[in-house]
Amino acid sequence: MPVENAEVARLFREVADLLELQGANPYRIRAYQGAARTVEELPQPVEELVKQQSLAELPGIGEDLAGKIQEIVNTGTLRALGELERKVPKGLATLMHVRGLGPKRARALFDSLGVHTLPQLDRACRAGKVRRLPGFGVKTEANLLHELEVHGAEEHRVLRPVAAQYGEALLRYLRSVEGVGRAEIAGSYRRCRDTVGDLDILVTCGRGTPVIRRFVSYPEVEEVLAEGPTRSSVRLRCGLQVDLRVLAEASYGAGLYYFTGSKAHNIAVRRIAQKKGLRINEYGVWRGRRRIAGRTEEQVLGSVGLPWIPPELRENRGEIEAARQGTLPSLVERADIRGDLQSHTTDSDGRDTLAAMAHAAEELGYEYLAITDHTPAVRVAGGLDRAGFRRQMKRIEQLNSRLSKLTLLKGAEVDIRPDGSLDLDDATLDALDVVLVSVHSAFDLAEREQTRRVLRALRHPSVDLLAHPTGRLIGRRGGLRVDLEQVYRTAVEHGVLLEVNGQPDRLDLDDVAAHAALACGATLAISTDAHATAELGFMRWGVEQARRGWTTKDRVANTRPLERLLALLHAGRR
DNA sequence: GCCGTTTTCGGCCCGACTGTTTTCAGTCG
Repeated sequence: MPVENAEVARLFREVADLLELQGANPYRIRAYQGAARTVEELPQPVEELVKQQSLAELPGIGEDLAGKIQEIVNTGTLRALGELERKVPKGLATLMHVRGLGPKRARALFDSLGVHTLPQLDRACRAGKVRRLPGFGVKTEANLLHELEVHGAEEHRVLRPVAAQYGEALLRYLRSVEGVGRAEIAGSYRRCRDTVGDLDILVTCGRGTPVIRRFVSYPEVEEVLAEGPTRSSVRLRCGLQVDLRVLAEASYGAGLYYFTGSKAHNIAVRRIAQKKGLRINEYGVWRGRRRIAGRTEEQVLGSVGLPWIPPELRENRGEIEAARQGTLPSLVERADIRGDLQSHTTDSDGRDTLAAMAHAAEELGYEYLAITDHTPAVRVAGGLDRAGFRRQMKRIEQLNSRLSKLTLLKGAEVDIRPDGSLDLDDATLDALDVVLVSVHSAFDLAEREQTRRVLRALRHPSVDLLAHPTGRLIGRRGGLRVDLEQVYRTAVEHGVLLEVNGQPDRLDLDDVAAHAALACGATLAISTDAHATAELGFMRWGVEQARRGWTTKDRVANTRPLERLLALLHAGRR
């Protein structure tokens, strides 16, 4: 049984939690947390690095952690973790993640009251025992009880468009407050992550502007978590936490940079600053007590000798090195996109008609839209058979003769059967302009079979594009067990495009995978998989995810004009 | 536990808010 990277990360995070509860060296704890993240974001299975003996080349992984990773891969467990678990009661780590508790207080609860589970904590609070502990009080006890009722210890992240809805509305509200200058959302939202845990909003305003008061009295606010002169946190009724920070104009760039993160990126850049005798905080870049930068992000990064780095890249995944060397990619933009290569109509499971989809695409200024309805095997989608596709092709031709700016491409999203064969006959495939293939069943095949299945489909001469390559659904289903590197290489070899699917719960390939695919030489297609006219707007999410994967315009097929796109598809079929 | 253009030892990013305290620890981001 192969050990997933996520499993290694999980075990390391457990070690970090337990070390924290023991009051261990904070930097040792951070080393485990950092290693967890590094392993989690590796584009290839960590097992491969174990075989190549190249683990210690990873940043933040030295001899010791490399050995522990090797142990996990070989045995599935980690002895050091077992030893820690004997010293710290299980469950205390869960307790530690309740808002308001940290390692110290969780530990105190256990040492004095024997509390090590959430129900025990609940009972102890209700019995008024917690308030008597040193460092606790009546208010802390009440807050804990409240936290347990509302949220427990689980972190919940929302999909990016959901965060966008609430965040953009709140921004409009804040901008309407008199005296407020700039207002922007920073944090992982600005970095365009696929999910958002909380929103960080920054504003500038004149002295005496009651922006914090107005913020906490926003109608959607359910609960005020903190309220100070420059900072406040609230929880909205939808459950989303929002932090507001008030900045002076002179430090706006520094604040924006600081609160955009990521944490790992910030730490790495501050380390560079430190070597230059500088200090970076949210108010600026400082040499001693003198502020040498802060008004703009360009100034802040410039002060440590770096060019501005797009927020999407700030994950400490090589962007700082690239910035130093002047090799940052020029990322693809929404405006570069000339058409959409996956869409559905009422002929299968779409909610809008062929004509409606065409007009909506024209409205967006597209040159082309591929109509790619499902094939029969996807029963829930009411897929078309060969006769159905023939009829649709005729209607597309008729529509094309009436459309002036847009060309509809005759396509299909062909189901890849479990044996790797395609769910549509070769003659029909040949007649189509663009053939997408994708997996909609048998998600649980073992890696060998799943890989064989997908590779067989990619080798079919008519296939142009692999749609939602991993099949993941954010928060609901992990990706297929498939050897992605082989998929990328085979796609390159056979001229098959790899999709970055813009559906907010797919975003598949994701950022890390897209980056890995590009490294293998792949060409991507960013498409929306729209099942209604409004979903053509999902292009925004797809482009963002591609940008997070370091994608440039020339590596995206649908930034090409129609003629060049068709040439590319045609070349791939040989 | 990691790491090296000050270092193989001694550093490791930084500040705000809360609630408990009478000057600060703990938590959070």
